[in-house]
Amino acid sequence: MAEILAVAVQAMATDGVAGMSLSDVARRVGMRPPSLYEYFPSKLAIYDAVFHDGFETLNSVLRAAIPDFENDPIKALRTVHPIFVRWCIENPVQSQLMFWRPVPGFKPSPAAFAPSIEQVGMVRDLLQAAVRMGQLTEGAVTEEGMGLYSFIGSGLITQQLANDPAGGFPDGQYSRLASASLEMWISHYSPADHADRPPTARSTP
Amino acid sequence: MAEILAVAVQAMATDGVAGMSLSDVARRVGMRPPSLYEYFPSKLAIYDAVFHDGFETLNSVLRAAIPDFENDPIKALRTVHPIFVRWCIENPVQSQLMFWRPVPGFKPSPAAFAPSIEQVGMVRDLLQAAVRMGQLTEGAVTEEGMGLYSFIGSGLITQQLANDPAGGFPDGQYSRLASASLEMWISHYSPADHADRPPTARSTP
DNA sequence: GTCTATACGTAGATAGAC
DNA sequence: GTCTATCTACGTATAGAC
Repeated sequence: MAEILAVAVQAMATDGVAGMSLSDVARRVGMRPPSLYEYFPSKLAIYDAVFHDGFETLNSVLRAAIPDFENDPIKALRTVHPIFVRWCIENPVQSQLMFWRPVPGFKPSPAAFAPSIEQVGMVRDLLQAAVRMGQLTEGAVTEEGMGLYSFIGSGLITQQLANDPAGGFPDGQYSRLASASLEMWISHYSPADHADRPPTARSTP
Repeated sequence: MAEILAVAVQAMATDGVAGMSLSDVARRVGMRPPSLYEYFPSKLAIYDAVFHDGFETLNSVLRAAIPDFENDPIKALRTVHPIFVRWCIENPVQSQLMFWRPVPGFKPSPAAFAPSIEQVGMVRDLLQAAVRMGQLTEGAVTEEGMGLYSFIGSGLITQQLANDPAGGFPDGQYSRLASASLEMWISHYSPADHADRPPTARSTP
């Protein structure tokens, strides 16, 4: 199963995520197409597995980087964020499935979605710790704070993959702005920046 | 041609952008598939036209909103940004083609890409005006400033279309954060916020 | 578990009549 | 410009032998 998935990802990389065909995957693993059905009940099940394993792998990569900085959450964030961006840029097939909806008819199953929810929890815990230590304002862990954080990540990855797919990390035209965008977000929720004025008072309806 | 394109967009909305088929489009316009080749030389040419017309339409929508505020560029930006986001969320097929790469084998032609470049120019001109009037720091019109601005837009639209496609604007889970994200960006390049300290330092003024 | 054979449908695109 | 007819190819998926 792992080999089939790895080969399927390769196939998606060359023919486009939505362009993967079972015949092609079967040929690449040295099988006939019907044999694949012993391992996955349908083509969409393969997408589901790639989606699920993508988040699982990414989560373990992130988890491995966090524990070292438990007493300095912002330092952990500054360390983990580029690791997150790098993994996504270097695994464009998984990222396209995880961030976009490139395959007609494919929606991740609840089981495949679980690691994605887990990742949101990891981020929230990290930010929550930063708030407790006075490194961030409370706004950082609101829907707004988490939402804006997701924008700088998904926006960067989207732009890099769509408009400069060969750019890679950290030298791509957009990858390059990974820390700059994170610093914008941190500074927006930094206590020092907002100590003496209301957090969101400058918007015009 | 306009009717074919409109119908093709409808077809992409129901079957997925990459799932559009010429037979289906032909049926919907009351033609046989070969007749479509009188208007478009290939299926990819239809994607190219949708991509091109999407940016053209969006540009004219934005242009119509800007001139009223030429003496207050930031006010123009605060007005235009939600209009931009709204159009993208309400035209998800075009947005997916414009922001993502959902169709295997499709890359916009240089001609189709021209209006996209034009849009970047429009934004740069607006921000440049804001800088000249002292409303933004010079960093706003650098590659970094323009890049971060693109992140908050493409990130929001990506998240809204991928994870809450029924949410719409302005009530969607992510759409709702359109002004908050813009204000984060504006405040990051606001002279008052950075007048007396280096860009990434966080001491209290 | 893997295969052959095949069902069953669809696709994009072209030839050529009218 | 639109059609019928067709080409050529490929797709996912199943049946059933071994």
